[in-house]
Amino acid sequence: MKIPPVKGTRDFYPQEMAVRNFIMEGWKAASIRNGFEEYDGPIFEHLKMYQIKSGQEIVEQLFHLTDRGGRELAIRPEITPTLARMVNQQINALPRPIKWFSIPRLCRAERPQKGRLREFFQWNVDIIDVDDPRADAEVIFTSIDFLRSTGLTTADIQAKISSRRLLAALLRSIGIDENKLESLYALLDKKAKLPCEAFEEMLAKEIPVKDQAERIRDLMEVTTIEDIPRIVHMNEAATAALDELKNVFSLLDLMGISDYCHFDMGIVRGLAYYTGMVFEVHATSGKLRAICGGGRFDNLLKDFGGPSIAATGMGMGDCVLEILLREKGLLTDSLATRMLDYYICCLDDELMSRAIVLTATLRQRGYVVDCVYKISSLGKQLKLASSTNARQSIILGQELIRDNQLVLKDMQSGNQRSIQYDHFLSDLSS
RNA sequence: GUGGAUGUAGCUCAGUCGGCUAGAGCACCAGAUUGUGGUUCUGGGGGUCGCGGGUUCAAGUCCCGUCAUCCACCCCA
Repeated sequence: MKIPPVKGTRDFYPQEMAVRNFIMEGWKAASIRNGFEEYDGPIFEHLKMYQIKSGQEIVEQLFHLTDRGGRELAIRPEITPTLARMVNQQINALPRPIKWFSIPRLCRAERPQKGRLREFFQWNVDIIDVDDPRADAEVIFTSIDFLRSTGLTTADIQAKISSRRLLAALLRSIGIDENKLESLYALLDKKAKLPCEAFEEMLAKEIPVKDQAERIRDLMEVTTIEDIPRIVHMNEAATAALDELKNVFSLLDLMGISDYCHFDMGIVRGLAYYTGMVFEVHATSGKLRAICGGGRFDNLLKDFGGPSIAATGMGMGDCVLEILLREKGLLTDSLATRMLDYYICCLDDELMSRAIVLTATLRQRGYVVDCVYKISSLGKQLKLASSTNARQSIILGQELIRDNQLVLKDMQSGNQRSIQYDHFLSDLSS
């Protein structure tokens, strides 16, 4: 009986694994360059943990299970709650500020489609206990730093940045009631995807006061930070939030990535928990969903039963990123799945044990080595050597029996020479 | 949850009006080449035509059902 793979999952054959490693090694290197430490947690947690800040609908998109002790568990759909739990548990012992990154494997029981699967990897970086735009700018910088390292340019991607704190202050200044903010965020977040008329209609339903709705619409049309005060009266809170956001942009300029960064009033993020800067990185062309997103969420630790400590961070999934890299031709067609230092060819049955000894010796010295399993024609063995991307082949044949010599063949140039077995080994260690 | 498209070899696909033993390219294996790789040439293995039913002398092809996948919508931590 043939069992199919589970919907929304991927099999990583060596070729796909090479791509995955390419991405993850890039994530890891960018994290480390920017001063982050790696952490990880369990792949499942108590179901409750995901119900704290999410509604019933999100819980339905969890893979959940009941263990044999009757505990309700869920496979992690994100790692931020785990991060909050881990940090809260040791909050008094951990040196601060905390700059942590992780590359968790996550599962969500959603309907799969382009750029979205049920199992995926998501790079997360978070900075905790830095209540300063420096941390926000650094999170954005780290994302761009990685994307830039893959070869993506300002022509391919751009970071769209806004501030939830600013938006909240502006909406209050317009006169919007506090308890309307959340549903309004959801609508404003969708604006870019909706046709103009549909947005107007939904806005009118949400905000019946004509003057208010009009000013919100005008506000969402602004393309530069400087235009904002012309549309909305700047109270104290709005001015402070605006200065803070301007500060983020000047920091990004100092960091040398202002070409990648743009203010965009339409970046709201659906989630309720953002409290300050919010951003998304999008491909400039095509209709891909966001490559990454994040922002400041200063209530995170408090929501999970800890102290009130500032936090800012971002997440980047592997699915959309891979599609984009492929579209831009930035994934080498065949990333090598193996890269041997030596491939050992053996031409005589009586030499096979010496081939095994040589293989083991070289491996012990730290070389990447493989050895043929079956005696066959040299041509066939060299073909195998080529397919393993061996830099050099070592041929064990008559020379070894006669003169204790092996043949060393450089696979790139094709040049080869004979060398005394013992000299070969002693040359290696020098 | 809603709508659309597609299911033929490991992969990408062709298969005419329903008609002979179901094909190509790539990949894989072998030989040309018993001690010299990447190229080339030759050959080979590999199929429940998604599954079930129906129409017919005859179904990969037509009809009904079903399952799966992909795409879009909803949602998006």
